[in-house]
Amino acid sequence: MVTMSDVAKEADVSRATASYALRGDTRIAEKTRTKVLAAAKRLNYSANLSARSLRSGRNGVIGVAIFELDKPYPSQMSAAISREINAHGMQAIIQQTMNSREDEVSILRRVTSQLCDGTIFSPGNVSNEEMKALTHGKPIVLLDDPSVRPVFDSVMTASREGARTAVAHLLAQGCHRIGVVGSDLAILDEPSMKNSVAARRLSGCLEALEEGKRTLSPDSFIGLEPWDEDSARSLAHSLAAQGDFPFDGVFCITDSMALGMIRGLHECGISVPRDVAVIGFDGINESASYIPSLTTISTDREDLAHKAVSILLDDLNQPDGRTKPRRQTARFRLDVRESTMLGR
Amino acid sequence: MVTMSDVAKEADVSRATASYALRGDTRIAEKTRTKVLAAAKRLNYSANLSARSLRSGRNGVIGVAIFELDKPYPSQMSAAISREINAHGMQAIIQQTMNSREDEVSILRRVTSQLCDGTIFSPGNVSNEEMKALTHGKPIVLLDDPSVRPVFDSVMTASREGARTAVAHLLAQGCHRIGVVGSDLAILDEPSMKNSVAARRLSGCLEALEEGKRTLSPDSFIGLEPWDEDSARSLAHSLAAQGDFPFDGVFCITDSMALGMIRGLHECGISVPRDVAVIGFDGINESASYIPSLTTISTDREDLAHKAVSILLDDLNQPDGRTKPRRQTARFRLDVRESTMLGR
DNA sequence: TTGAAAGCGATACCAT
DNA sequence: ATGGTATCGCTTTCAA
Repeated sequence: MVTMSDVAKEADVSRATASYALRGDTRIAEKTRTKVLAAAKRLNYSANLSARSLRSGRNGVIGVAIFELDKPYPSQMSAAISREINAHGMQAIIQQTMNSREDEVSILRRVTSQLCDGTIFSPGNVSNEEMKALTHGKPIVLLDDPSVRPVFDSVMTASREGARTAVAHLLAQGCHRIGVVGSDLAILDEPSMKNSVAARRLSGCLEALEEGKRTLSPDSFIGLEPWDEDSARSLAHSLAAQGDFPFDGVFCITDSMALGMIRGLHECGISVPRDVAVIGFDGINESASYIPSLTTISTDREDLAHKAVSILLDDLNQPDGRTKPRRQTARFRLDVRESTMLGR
Repeated sequence: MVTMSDVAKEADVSRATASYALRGDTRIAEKTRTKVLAAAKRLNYSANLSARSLRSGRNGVIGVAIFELDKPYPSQMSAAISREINAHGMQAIIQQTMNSREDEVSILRRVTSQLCDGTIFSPGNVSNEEMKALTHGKPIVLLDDPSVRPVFDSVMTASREGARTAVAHLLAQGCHRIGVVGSDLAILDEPSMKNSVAARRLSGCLEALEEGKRTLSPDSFIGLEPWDEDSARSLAHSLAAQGDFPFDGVFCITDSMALGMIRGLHECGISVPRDVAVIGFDGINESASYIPSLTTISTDREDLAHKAVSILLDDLNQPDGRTKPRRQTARFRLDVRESTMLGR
């Protein structure tokens, strides 16, 4: 293990000078700097991140913590964030929270707050207070923070506007009986859930229905747990089993659920889009190549990653700088594909 | 930031005693230990991983480095490994190599060899010698190591046996004109590629064809780069454009390519499985719910993760213990689904 | 069984 | 512009 002392010795300078030179501090003479860099290169030196982190509290590593990595949306999102971090010359390390409180706490208190300069975190089961305590003041940017009263910076998906666009699209395609899959309306009565992803998507749906002058029937909103393919697939079976399928257009509030829904309908002999139009939300890669390809509200992952990383780097550069948390929203796009091309 | 000195003070013992007590060293009296643990709990203490790592070279963090995290196979594989690591009470951090030499080197030399106790690595563009130099002797387990002369421990997917099973299945389904998508036969003539995933899968195909007494036509083996959905989709188009589709059964050496192939065929009006049977390799989650669902050689990810982590932990516990690299192979299973159910 | 003190490899203050 | 040195928080001899 070659250390900075070795480099200093090789370059015939002090450790302090070597340290400054390697980091490009301006007060070191250009000639000295070149000499040190050459020595470091010769010895194939690379700084010890633990030591650096211990002493200075910084090591150029950013943590990304997100729920299941084997699900398309979180894995594609974390991949995009990781690329963006790399583009800024820093290293990204990704961890899965498994949507478990225990894992979230352990990630924040151990790895994140000790090995990383900052964190991009998709919160699930920890409160703002706990996060405050666990991160020891290190910068953190939340993804889709559901807080009613935000404490941390965050980047949101355009849930309300996106959902509104989705339902408006179904209406424009001529759907009359629209179903929404993911959550029931009760969530809107729960003040603490006001900013949850589910509530924001639902309220977008209501807006679109209102604009389209449609009366809303509470049982068109179907809660589902968990938000995954299998749940949606089962739901398709139970809806189909009731006789006539109750909807001619379905908005599933995540793409995974939409694909599960299509698959379930297929198993029941109901064809998308011939019999029912289906639209999703997220824009996972799989949606483009499914059969039928899925119309979806596609979150611009590069934009989201860019915004999250920018905010984090900004926090990193002005410690204790700001008091008011920033909240930005990622761009989205309606990707019209086969699943909503009703044969009329 | 509460440190061990704080805990020691609170418990009225020395720092050394606190350190031993917290780690459960047996020479500390049970009573003292309880006292220290209580103090730590009271102060909500948690050890600084950088400091621990700097001093002892160990911090309970395992690195996992794999290519694109937004592709189903690597993301699902790393999720499984991460879970397995957590099950052993350690933390996993995941990084993407992006299949780029530069990223691989930077991950190994910086994060992995400095912040982690050991690494599970999916090699792409670095040689064994480089890895030896970059990891500074820290344990490493490779995934699908292509080395002809292995230097590190590794866990392999059952490429040869799996591919053989896949082609045998197509034969059993009555296919007469079998195509293999992923690599052409030239790779088998390249000694250095002998143990590559492509070569091993191809040789499995040849075995099955031989057993089935089929003559092999070199142009039934089609190289593709990169191994992804889009490439396979394009290939389907160009094959279909030649007039009669040349195959009645296609083995794509990854599931992603198989799904792309099915989608491409669909776009050309060729139906799977009615017109062509398609089988994949990997067992990604998406294969089960595609329309049609995909028959595949499914690598047992839990088994692979278990084997990789076991080997790594073993290495960790007996430093410089062994000289001969171990090479294990993960279990696999043929999952027969709709895509090979020929309507005959 | 416990404690004192050295040291892991860097950084950053303070001198020079 | 450069160097000496204390220090980050922890582990680990070595003594007591």
